[in-house]
Amino acid sequence: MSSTRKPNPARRSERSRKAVLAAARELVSELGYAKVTIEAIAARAGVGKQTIYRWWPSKGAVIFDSFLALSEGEEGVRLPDTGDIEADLRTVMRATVAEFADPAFETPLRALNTQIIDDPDLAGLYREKLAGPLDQAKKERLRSAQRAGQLRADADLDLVLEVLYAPLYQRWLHRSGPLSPEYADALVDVALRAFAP
Amino acid sequence: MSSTRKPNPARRSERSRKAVLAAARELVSELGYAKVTIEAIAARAGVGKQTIYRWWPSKGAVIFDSFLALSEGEEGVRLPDTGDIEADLRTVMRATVAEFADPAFETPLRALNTQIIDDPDLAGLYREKLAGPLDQAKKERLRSAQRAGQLRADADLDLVLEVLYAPLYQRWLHRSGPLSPEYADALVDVALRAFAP
Amino acid sequence: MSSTRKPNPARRSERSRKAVLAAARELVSELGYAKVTIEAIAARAGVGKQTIYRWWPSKGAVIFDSFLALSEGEEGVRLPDTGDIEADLRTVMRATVAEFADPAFETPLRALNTQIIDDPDLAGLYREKLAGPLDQAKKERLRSAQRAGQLRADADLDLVLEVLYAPLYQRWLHRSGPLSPEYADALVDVALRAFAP
Amino acid sequence: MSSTRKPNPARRSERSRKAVLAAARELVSELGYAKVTIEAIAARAGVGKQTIYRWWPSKGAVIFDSFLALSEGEEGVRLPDTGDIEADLRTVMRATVAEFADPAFETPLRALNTQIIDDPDLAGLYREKLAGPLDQAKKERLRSAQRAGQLRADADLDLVLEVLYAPLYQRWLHRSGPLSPEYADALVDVALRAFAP
DNA sequence: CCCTAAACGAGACGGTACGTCCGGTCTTGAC
DNA sequence: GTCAAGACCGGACGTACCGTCTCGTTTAGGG
Repeated sequence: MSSTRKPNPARRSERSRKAVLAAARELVSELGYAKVTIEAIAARAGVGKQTIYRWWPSKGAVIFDSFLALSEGEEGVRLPDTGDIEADLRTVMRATVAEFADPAFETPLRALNTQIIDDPDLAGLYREKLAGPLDQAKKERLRSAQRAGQLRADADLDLVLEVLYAPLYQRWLHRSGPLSPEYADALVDVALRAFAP
Repeated sequence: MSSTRKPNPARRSERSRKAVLAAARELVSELGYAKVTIEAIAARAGVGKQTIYRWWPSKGAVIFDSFLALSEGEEGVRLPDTGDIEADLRTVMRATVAEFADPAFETPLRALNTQIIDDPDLAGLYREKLAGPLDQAKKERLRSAQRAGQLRADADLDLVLEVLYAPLYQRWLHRSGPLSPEYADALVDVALRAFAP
Repeated sequence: MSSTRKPNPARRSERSRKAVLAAARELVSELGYAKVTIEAIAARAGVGKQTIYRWWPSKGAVIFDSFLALSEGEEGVRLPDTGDIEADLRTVMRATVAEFADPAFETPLRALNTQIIDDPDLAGLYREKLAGPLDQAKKERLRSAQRAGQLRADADLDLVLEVLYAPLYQRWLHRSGPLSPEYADALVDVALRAFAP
Repeated sequence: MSSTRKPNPARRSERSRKAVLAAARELVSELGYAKVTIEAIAARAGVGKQTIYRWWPSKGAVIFDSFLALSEGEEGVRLPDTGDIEADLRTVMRATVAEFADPAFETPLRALNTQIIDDPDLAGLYREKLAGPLDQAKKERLRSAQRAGQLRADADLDLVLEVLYAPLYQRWLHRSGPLSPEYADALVDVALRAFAP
């Protein structure tokens, strides 16, 4: 019926798949999302263009996949739990601030955000595969704090996470203010005060 | 000698300028940022491509300008001040939530965000011309609340705004949760609790 | 040593061979030489591409072979010999004209010619396998006429054949004039006058 | 309505047109018709592909045009007329044989023939622009011979030309025999005998 | 009669060129 | 001198085939 003949994944070349994802990652880092072309990815990967079009529906999907592949090996992340939620949150938030400030993450991270803004499907994948697992780990730590009576028992943990991370995310995305350790601390203060028992 | 001859703005055709911005706005609404082309804008506006390249440096600049033009007429915004900061914030936040949920804003607003993520210059312009004035108005209302003893006197008002708006913004951008009046209220609660005197 | 392992013709699948040649013939008739692809031949024949590349060196060779196969069964052609060379030649030339004018021969015959123009090897094969035997039969009849004193004894029979057929061939190839029975007769007249004893 | 927007020939770049035709001629000589690509022509000519697709419908048309351009300047050809038709024909036919035997003409001439075989439109153009004028000149000389009583008065001059040239053409195209001065002479003999008064 | 090597159908692969689209520059003629 | 129009060079797009290269699956002949 349709002209869309579907390829047989069993015969897919693992070598090509990895080469494409690696090339995509490199090119995004070097040029930024907008300037990466499928032709360049194919050339860098030593792969025919058709091999890319056979397995991915769009440039965005390739590049997104290259991000997914990065965190493929990472097993269940586990956040520090010293029993002191304030100290632990400061540690984690300061680390997050440092990560956002790292120029090496800048370009690919902006590329990732550019994509999920305009593509609901990719946004869903992002939540499911990248943000989700991390959020689960964070909420696990928060639940532990709730049990320890350091956080209000009826606090909406999704909301807590948003209050902690969304301001940081927005500052980074809009470049609307400095990303300093003090800022990380300030966000922790806000959250703990708002959700204190 | 150089080819960079700068045009004389005094002779600029107002008719063309408006037609270009209107065409840009329409096309972004219809197609989304990525699918809009300069050729299409020129064709729809009944304008030569050169006329666009003469006055704008890039597609992004044209489209961004078309947003700026929208709020050109708006004089200094003034937020409600009934004396009750909680009630006023709920009003404003519920209105903001409603705006974000309006499908008519969806496409152009995502277009705008796509641009400022990748272009620091546009991001600066955005803060200066669009976000800035609105933030000033909001902070004015918060200062009034500080004077009334409803907010901690030493509260960092930029941070207050971020705690109020960034979670909402992030939910919308990532489609990571529902945008409801209850959510608006919850954010107001969080902010007021965190910055209560 | 080399990677060019030569296949064993004894194990060749007769079924595949016939299917390929039939598919080639059909496709040339339907699309013309230029638009036929090896992939299409393989698909139509229900054969893997490698099976074609294993037994033929090029698309041209396959298609040429599909012509050869047509005349495979034809045993030694024998032209009419009533004793009257003029009458016999008219008969044969009129038949040839009719054949050239038949639309069913048009496409494949032009395909055949396209190939032998650019490929000396195929041209040689053509002369040896297709044109040659027919020319021998024609020359046999001419020799009979020589013995009967109807043609100059020292006439170069290859030249006689060319004078008879080349104008017809050229008209057909270049579509430079009508192919009518009268034209056939005119060519016979010319040849007989030129090579009369 | 249609997507076929027609370009304005008045604005056509003469520089580009000439560069394309020159590049086409060179590439055909170097590679032969089949191996020439539009991309290669564009690259060699320093021209965008679209500029070719804008003005020519196909590769064949470009290459054919490059042949036409060669004979653009040539004014009315005039054949020798010493009063002796046999001597004049020998001169012309021997020259033609020499031309066909010249390797420099081989490749482009075969390219030209490949094209007109499969494309009736190009064949028509060929007859009108290239073969036609030359044939007119030849027939002029033959008419002169008729007036001088050296050729039968009622001879069909198109047929005379065919008897002279088609055998030569066919031998060259099929590589079916030697192209020698003697062969040229033989053809002249045949024609004169066939059409003698 | 089974074993095994080759030929087979299928189709993924690295490539080349296709014909189209658009970016950004340049040219023309109207105003 | 700006404008609408649009031709230009360049280059990426997504598609179609090329000829090569695995994959299992027949298949046929020699042991």
